[in-house]
Amino acid sequence: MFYTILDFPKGSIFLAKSGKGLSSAEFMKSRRDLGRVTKFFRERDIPLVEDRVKFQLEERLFRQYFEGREVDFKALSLDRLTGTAFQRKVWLETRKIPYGKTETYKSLARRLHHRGYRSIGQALSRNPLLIVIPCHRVLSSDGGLGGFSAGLELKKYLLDLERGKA
DNA sequence: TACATAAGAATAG
DNA sequence: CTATTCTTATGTA
Repeated sequence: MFYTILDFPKGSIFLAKSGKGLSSAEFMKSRRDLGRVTKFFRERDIPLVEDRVKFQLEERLFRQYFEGREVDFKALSLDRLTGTAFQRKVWLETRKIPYGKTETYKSLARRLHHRGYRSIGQALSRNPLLIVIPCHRVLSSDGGLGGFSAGLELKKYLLDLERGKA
């Protein structure tokens, strides 16, 4: 498993990938959070090797994204090693939300023929691929932001970015 | 409008 | 089984 760290205006983002594709993209307020995000791998005795070269494509996409340009992360291949069947369904659906558009927990639920609105949010909160799976584009049905595991400020920042307001 | 409460589905402990 | 969660709908003032 390889990893690298990207910096952006609000903090850093930890990327990990296997030979198959990207498996994790976690937000870090600072590099001191590295211990937290690597815990998952250490617990499973999965060796982590820093290797920037393997992330050329990702680096470019993220850089463009933070410049405020429209980026389609669907080009990336993913290797999801966490998540239940339900969570994967939610993430897949979330991934279809196009740049700059937003959905609500409710509309997602309807698309999945599902009424457990909170479960949707819960599944999103376990999203291991921040930004690549745009969980920040999912809002409350009253227009509010809803929650965000990496911090609401970040959610707001990402939304502003996509609205061309950052 | 604002706040409390119930209903609802899935998951972690 | 219980508690918790990135929700929503309803009731009450």
